[in-house]
Amino acid sequence: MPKAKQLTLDARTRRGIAKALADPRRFDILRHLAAQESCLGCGDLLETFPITPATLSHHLKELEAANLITTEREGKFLRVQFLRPTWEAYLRELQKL
Amino acid sequence: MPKAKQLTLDARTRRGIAKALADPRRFDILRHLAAQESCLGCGDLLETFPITPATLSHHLKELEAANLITTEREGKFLRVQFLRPTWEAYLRELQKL
DNA sequence: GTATCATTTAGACAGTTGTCTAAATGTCAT
DNA sequence: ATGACATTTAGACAACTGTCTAAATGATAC
Repeated sequence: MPKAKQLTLDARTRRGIAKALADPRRFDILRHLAAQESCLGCGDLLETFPITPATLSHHLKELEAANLITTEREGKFLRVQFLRPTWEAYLRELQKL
Repeated sequence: MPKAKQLTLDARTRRGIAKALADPRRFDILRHLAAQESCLGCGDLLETFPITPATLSHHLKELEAANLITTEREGKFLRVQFLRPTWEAYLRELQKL
């Protein structure tokens, strides 16, 4: 039976994730995304968190750079989705120590 | 049989840990400590990492504030020890999402 | 095109942080 | 007490970051 390929993180990526998680607002956004079955749009996030669109955009960029989410344009809207594989790879990494 | 009491982290603590982990140097120090059987002194850490004593002291304070390590004076020296229970509570917390 | 709505970019600002040097404190041996 | 060594504190500085406002871009409907 084929072994499931598991993402491993280099130090650079791990650092990016840690930084993304360090801001509580960003962590809350990520958690909110993780709790969804499918994608969310900015609109939902803007209703949920008291920040301006500009600030949200900034945080999404950080999360995306850390590979914790993906975003996809759908017409006017941006569909944002939690990337669980990265998250799980990060947890495995932390479990090593 | 008695159930083992497991530490749970409030949001404030979790934030403190995330912040402590966000700096790569601090993460490296923590990992180094976690890899030891017992305590380490500042001397060992200063040989291992190219930072001044003042900077090390600063980082140890952060890690201690996050409850990730404990320190204890032993004469001239400071014995530093990784606090695994906090670490494990943090991992359990992250696993929730 | 124009209007409208969603998102991004640019720029600014205040607050935080990692690091250092220099000086202070603590602890032990002589 | 003096000296030597370990650690901490104080203060400074540059770099980074979260946030905002204002303006720009993208996308759709009319």
